[in-house]
Amino acid sequence: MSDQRADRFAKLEKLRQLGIDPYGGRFPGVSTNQTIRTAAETLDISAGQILGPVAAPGEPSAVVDGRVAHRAAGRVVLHRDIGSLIFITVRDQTGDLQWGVSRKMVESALAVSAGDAGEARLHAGEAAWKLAKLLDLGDLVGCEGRLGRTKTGELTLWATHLTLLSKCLRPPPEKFHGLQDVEARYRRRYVDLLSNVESREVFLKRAAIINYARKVLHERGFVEVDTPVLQPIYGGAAARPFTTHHNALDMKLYLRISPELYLKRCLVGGLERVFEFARCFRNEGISPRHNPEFTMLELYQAYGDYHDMMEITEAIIAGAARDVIGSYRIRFGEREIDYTPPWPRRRYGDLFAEHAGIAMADTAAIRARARELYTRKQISVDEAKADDAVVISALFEHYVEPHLVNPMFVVDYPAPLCPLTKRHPSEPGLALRFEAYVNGMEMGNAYSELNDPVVQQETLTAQLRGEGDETMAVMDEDFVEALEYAMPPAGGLGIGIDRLCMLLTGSESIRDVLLFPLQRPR
RNA sequence: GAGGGCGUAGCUCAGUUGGCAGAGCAACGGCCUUUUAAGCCGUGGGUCCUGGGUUCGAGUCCCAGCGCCCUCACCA
Repeated sequence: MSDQRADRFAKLEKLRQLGIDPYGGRFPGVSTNQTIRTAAETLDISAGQILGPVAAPGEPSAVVDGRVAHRAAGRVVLHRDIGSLIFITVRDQTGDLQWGVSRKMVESALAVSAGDAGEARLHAGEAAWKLAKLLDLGDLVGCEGRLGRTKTGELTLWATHLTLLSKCLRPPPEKFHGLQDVEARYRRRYVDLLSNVESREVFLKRAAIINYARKVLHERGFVEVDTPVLQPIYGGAAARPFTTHHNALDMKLYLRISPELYLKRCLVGGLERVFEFARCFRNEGISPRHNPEFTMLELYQAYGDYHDMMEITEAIIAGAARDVIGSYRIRFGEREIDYTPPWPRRRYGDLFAEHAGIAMADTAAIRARARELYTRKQISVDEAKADDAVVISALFEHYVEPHLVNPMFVVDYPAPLCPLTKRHPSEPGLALRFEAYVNGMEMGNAYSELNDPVVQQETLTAQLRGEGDETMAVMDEDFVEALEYAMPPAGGLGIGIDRLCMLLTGSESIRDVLLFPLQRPR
């Protein structure tokens, strides 16, 4: 055991001998630091002043009718002991607040009668003073006190009563730099969260972004559903799945790679506007933009098409930028990205011609260029082994994607890339699909959904033939049968929530927006 | 899977040409009633990621392994 940990265990005993329970209990009536700060703004507290009189201990705190006693709680992040006066900076979820503990003040405070069983006991007098002296960085503490300001004007809660809510037995990271080691931040996220305010902010923003998207969808009449994560047949994307096994049924199961085929069954059943925040799993490489499990928002709107999906995409992403982050313009790395809607719509073929310098119909020239790039190892697709659409897609990634920095809808994809999409009515080689690109990254993917069961059967069969190895999906006969009961024409959309959170929080790695990213065991 | 980088005190980091393992914060003891990463005096704290090797001598050089990060590959 480290010396510091041993010291803290020794303090546990010392506290118990003083009659202080190191693990507290219920502590009702706590105001957040944010609430206290806001309340203080409406009070005219001058430097050096401490407000009074003290409210009856145990009453819920709030500034009402001039009453100024507050209960606060949080983690000790700074502890400055000046002899008979101690300043403690206490952090809660909403921010930091300075507490002041004056020996004279706590020792003259009246003792509090014990509350309910299970309620943390507020200490006054000598016990409170000794507790304040013994506090360690990282301890969770509660207090009741009076608002004031120090000589330098710092808002301070002057404690009359103190309680220890939970003793911290390990030293927290350095108070100024926090936890910097990337591996430690991922493996022990709790330490990262408690010491790095910026990290906590990222996850609070993530929650706000998801709430915002949910609100947009509820306003449009969408219903949130939950579909299976464990699937006997996987589909809806081209990716390698994780496999597992159900013992009682003695059955092989897959963790879903996409919720798509189940959400479409919902459409058939008359759930006309559905969405799901779907945790998906893909057994593939890990990178700053790929995690084995990730969250996809997927939604379907009956009687709509991909144009409706563009409007929703803008509403969610640009709206979250504006309402959660506070601006349509957000820095990401060296760049500033402008989310102001409406975003430009550009045809896939036009972008291809513009950046690759070849018409999409000029198959010979495309193959020649692909061969050249493959030889120079600039693309990974061997044109000799790939069909036209795959080669075009590889060139598109190489030439076009890096230019798509500000949000853009790329529309009308080559049909062979989109087996679940309706064909363009006047150009059968194209599909009614868009992808939303931001910062060269694919952020959203939407279709006018294919609802012709016969065509669907054909395209899925073709896809089965096309792929050889384990990425090959098994034909989902039940899905095609569902389409035969008539699925409404619909727009469908998928948005990568983790990537959206990366962009809006300025996080350059997906692991920085995942609380507990996968790590090999140590 | 390939290449590159990193791994030193609880944390943040130095460590020169291979020559006694360092600082700040944190901890411990002492002083201090208005601090702001408080300050001052004093003290303790190391599997230098692991295992081999070279050398009189390895944190440092070599080999192997483990973990993390980045690039590439993979990847709707």
